Amino acid sequence: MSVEFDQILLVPGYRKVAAAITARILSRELREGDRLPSETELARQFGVNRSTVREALRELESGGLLERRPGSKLMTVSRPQHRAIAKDVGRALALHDVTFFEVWEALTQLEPPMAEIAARNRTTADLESLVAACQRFADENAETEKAVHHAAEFFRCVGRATHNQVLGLAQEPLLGLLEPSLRVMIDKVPQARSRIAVAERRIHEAIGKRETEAARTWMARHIRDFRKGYELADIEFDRRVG
Amino acid sequence: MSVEFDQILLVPGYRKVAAAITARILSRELREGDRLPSETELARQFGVNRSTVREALRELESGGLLERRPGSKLMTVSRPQHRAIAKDVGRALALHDVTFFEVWEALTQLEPPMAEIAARNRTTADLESLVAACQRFADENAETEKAVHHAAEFFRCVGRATHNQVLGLAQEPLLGLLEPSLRVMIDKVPQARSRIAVAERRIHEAIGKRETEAARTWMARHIRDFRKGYELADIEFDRRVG
DNA sequence: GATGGCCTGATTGTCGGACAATCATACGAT
DNA sequence: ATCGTATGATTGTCCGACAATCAGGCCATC
Repeated sequence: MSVEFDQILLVPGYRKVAAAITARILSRELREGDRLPSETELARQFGVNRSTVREALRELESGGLLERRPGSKLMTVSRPQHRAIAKDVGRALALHDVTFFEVWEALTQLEPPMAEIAARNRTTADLESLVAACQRFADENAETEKAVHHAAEFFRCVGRATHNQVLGLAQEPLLGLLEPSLRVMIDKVPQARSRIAVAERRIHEAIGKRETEAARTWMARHIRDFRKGYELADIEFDRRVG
Repeated sequence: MSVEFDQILLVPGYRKVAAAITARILSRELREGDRLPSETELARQFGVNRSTVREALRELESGGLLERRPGSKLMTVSRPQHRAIAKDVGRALALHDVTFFEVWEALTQLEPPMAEIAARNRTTADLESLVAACQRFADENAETEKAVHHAAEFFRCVGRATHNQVLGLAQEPLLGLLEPSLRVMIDKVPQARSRIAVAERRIHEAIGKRETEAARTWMARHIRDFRKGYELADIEFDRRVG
C-alpha cells in the first residue's frame, strides 16, 4: 500500500499580504482611486514588518493594481491599464520566440472581425478619433518611429470603436509586437506608407458609413498588405519577433 | 515666450535594479533555467542594499520572469507561462467590468478561426489530446467544477493544435472568464452538458479529418450554444463577469 | 554500493531600527 | 491672494541581525 502526501507549501508572508490586499481590491471593497494606508499602518494591521509590506506592495504595483499618481507618494488603487498589461504579454510572447508569421496570422484572424464590429458599434466620437488617427499617419510618416506609432494607433482606435474591452485588450499585445516588425519593414518598402494610408482611409470610410462588410474586407486587405511588405523587405517569416 | 520643462522623474532604485535584470533576460544573456546570483551578491554588484534587491526581485517574480522551483530557494530565470499571464489579464478585465456579452462576442470571433487553423496544423499528438479532453468532459461532468474545467481544457487543446502561440495566449484570458460564466449557467440548463459533449465530438472529428470548414462551423455552433445557454439560464447579458 | 545521519556554510524570509528626501498641510508674512 | 516657512507624515534606502531552510560534503551503517 502506497501512501502519498500532498506537497506542503509554505507561503511567505509578503505573498500572503499581497494576496490579502488583492482580494480586497477584486471584491471591490477597495475601489479605484482609493488611497491605501501608509506602509507603517499596513505593517501594524497585518502584524508584520514594514519590509514585508513593501515587498508585497512591489508585487501589486507591478501587477498594475496599485499606482502612484505622478509626483505623489501615496499609493492608490488602480485598474490595470490595457497598455501596461499588454507590455507584460508582449514580453512573454517575445521570450517564447514568437515568429513574424504567428503575429501576422493572429492579426489576420482578429482584425477583420474587429473592423466589422467597429462599423456596427462606432459612435461619432469614435469616428472622429479614427479619422484623426488616419490623418496623423498621412501627415507625419516621415520619421520611421512616428509612422510605426501612428499605424498602431489607428488599430487602437478601431479597437476602441468596437466597444468591446476584451477584443481591445486581446489586440493590444499584437500591436506591441507589430510595431517592431513594422519598424524593420517600412523603410525597406517604398510603397508601404502610401498603401497603409490608403487602406486606413478605406477602412475609416467604411466604418463611417457603417458598411460592415466593406470594413472587414478592407481591413483584411490591409493585413494582407503587411505580409506582402515582409516578403518585399525579404524578412524571413519564421524569424522571431523582438 | 513660454518655456516648458519636461517632467523630471526620479526612478527609485528597486525599479532600476528590476529594469536592469529584465533587460538581461530580454536580451537573452540570462536564459531560461539560469540561476540568478544570490541576493547578497546582487546587492554587491548593483551597489545597493539587499532590501532594495529584494523589492526588485518581487517585481520580476510577479511578472513571471523569475520563479523558484518548488522546494528550492534558488531563483531561476523563467519564461512567463501562459496561464500565469492570463490570470493577470483576466483580473484586469474583471476590474474593468467586462460583461458576459463582451466575453461571448470575443469568443465568437476568435474560436471558429482557431478551430479552422487547428484543423490545418494539428499533429497526431494534438489530435490525441483533443480526443482525450473530449472524453474527459464526457466521462466526468457530474461535478460542476470538473465539467467547467474540462470544457475550458478542450478549448486549450484546440489552441495548442493551432501551433500559434499568439492565438493560444490571446485565448487564455477568455477561458479564464468563460469558466465563471459557465459555472453559473451549466447547472441551470439541463441539456447543456450533452450539447457541449456533442459539439466537442463534432469539432474534434472535423479537426481529425482536417476538414477546416466543418471545424469552423461546429465551433461557431458550439459558441452560439453558450449564448443560448445564458438565455435559458436567464442570465442578463450585460451583467459583469467576476 | 546504497542509505541514512550529521555537520557546515550559504541563502532566504523576516525583523527592528535608522535617516535623508520628499510630500502634505497648516500657519504666517508680504 | 501669493509666497515663504515650519511641522509632521511617508517613502526610499540603508544597516545589522537571526531563525529556518537548503546544498553539499563527510562518515557510519547496513
